[in-house]
Amino acid sequence: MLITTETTAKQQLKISTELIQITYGSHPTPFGPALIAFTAKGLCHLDFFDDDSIRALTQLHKNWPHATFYQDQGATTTLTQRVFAPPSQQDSQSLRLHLRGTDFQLKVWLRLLNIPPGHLISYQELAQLIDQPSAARAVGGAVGRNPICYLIPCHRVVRSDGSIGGYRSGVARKKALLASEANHP
DNA sequence: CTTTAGAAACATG
DNA sequence: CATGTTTCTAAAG
Repeated sequence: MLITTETTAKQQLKISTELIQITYGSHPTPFGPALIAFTAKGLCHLDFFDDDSIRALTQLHKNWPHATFYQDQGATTTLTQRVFAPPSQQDSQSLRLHLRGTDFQLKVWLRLLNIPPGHLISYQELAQLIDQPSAARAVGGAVGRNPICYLIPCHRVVRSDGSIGGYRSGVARKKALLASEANHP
């Protein structure tokens, strides 16, 4: 998986995105409807929603404040199928991701990509993995802003005490995701 | 319009 | 209640 990252740390923030074009669409997935979007450099957004796709779309605009947006259902259909293809026919090798966030967020998200299916980790353990053992809560914040649900497996992060913890688009969906990978790990 | 300071908000422990 | 980071708001340059 090829990953392009972009930091929002400095003033480059605006300059770097003002010419970016984003194509998006919403599609049904095994875990409910999702908004999916990509730039020229790769998949940049994947978010489940229930009823109001507006909220999801608003979030997309927030993450890429100076981009221009085009809705194109046809263009995102294939991408969605690829992402949610059964493990047997995964070609995620060639999948490209385009991530944008603060340095801290990028660290958290990238580390999360290495957590294998079926494996659970606590917010604290994740904090330790990025060498900031006392930043468990900050990690919670970063995980909660994961721009690419499912692919960046934020659903595998749970509380230290064993309880499920939160999920931005519904704890029920978090459980469904975990149950699904418990079946075919 | 841009910068700054401070408070409030968080998918925690 | 402390933690680290981010976002929001208001005020000022």
